[in-house]
Amino acid sequence: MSRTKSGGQSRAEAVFETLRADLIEGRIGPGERLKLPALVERFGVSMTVVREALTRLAEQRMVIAAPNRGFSVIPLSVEDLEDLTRLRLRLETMALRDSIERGELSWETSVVAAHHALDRTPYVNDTGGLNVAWMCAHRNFHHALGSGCGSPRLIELVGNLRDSAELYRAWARSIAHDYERDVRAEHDGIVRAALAHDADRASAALHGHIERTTLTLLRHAADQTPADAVKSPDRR
Amino acid sequence: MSRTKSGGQSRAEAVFETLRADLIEGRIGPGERLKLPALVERFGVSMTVVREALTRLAEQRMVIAAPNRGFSVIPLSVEDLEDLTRLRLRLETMALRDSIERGELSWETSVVAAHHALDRTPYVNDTGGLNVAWMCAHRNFHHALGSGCGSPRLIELVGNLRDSAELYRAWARSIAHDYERDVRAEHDGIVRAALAHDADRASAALHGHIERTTLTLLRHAADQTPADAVKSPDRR
DNA sequence: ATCGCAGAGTTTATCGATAGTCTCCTTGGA
DNA sequence: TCCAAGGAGACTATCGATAAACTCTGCGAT
Repeated sequence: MSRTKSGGQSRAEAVFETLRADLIEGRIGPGERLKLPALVERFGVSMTVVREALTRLAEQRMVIAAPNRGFSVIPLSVEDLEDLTRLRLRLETMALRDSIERGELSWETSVVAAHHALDRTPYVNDTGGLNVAWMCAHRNFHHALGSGCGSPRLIELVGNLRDSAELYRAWARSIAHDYERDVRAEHDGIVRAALAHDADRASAALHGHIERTTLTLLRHAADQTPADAVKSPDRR
Repeated sequence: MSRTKSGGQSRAEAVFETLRADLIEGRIGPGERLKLPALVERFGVSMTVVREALTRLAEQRMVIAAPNRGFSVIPLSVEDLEDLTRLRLRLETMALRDSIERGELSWETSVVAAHHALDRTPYVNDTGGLNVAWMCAHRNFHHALGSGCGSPRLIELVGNLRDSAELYRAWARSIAHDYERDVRAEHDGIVRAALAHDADRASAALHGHIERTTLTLLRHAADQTPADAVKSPDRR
């Protein structure tokens, strides 16, 4: 029953990962306060542990730490989404180009594998909502695309940006339906160009793919009442 | 005497910043163990506070956290330095280019100011060692160069990479003497090109500047006994 | 002489409690 | 009616203590 038995990781690590997944998969909304007592009860650990998890998330800029006022999830912001997307466009295509130029077999293999897994995972779940497994497979797919670039730091960095972007995607889940087929075709196009070692075409395809997602999100955000992005529901 | 009075920040924040400065300015060596009890005594705070600071540094990859074995400073590695430099070359010139293209007056002003400050700060201190004030001014200068790019995320990201690189510089401080004049000239060249809005020339100059620093470090590292990079002095 | 195991000492991870802050609501006065 | 001071309640930041894990050393067996 000891900590070691329950997964080989520290309690803080477990809480960190759970919270991180909650954020990425949209189970906690933007701007929401993260109150220590509630989390302590939820996870059955002491405040110290929750604090460590939140501190780490704050360092990753997924939550914000306000001195003497605790933690809250990073708020939505159109400007940040645009900034984030610009950066992702540059860095993610950079990693893809590098991967293609190096063209290692193990990289190609992992791309094919991730693409296959993604292709076979349904986009929406039974209840019509965004499928968490799809989000995960999608993330793995994008990760695989850049994983052959040979730079651990670039890989990690791109991964962090992608996770931040994932927050925005999750929070606008209602976009789920309207372009499933496009997305599939886009993924196919990226993979085909990548396997053909056509760096220009592949990165153009990836560029378009990322940009289109953000544009959809922005359009979606514009439709909603803007107040929605500001108010904090304050419930977990 | 309360926490608020002593600087307007939390204890954890203060410890974090002090340790961070110690790392960047080379007062703590690579690979060194960071034992909780010693730090607790040094800062006169409780373990919780030290842990928070270390956790944040770990999230920034300046220290590494080994489960049940505490924290230690990130170890030196030639591969990492090379990886880091490649990334810096790409991202720092990217930020500079963007800044030049936007060409805001406030950016130009801050570049001129930072350059002036750097120019007037001696490279070595009285005892012949690397001057901490110069390191700070140098960092500010590089920060200023990219500060007009318009992307908060890119600025932060480049800053983090630069700080990581600073670790390597600090740990090889003996290179202090041999090329002071070159460095001055390089800075001048970057600034001149930047103020002339010549993005190509400016980023080429910055590229050479960063690359040359790393090459010097690598040459320096090769001279030393490689064992030096591995053993951990185990003293603070 | 080497290997492995047991125990002491050291260090880390976690807890429960406390002191310090902030927020919001109430109350009294202009 | 509106504003300000004051206080209750809620929450955070920090502490000291405890339990768990690791490391190192010495001893005995092969």
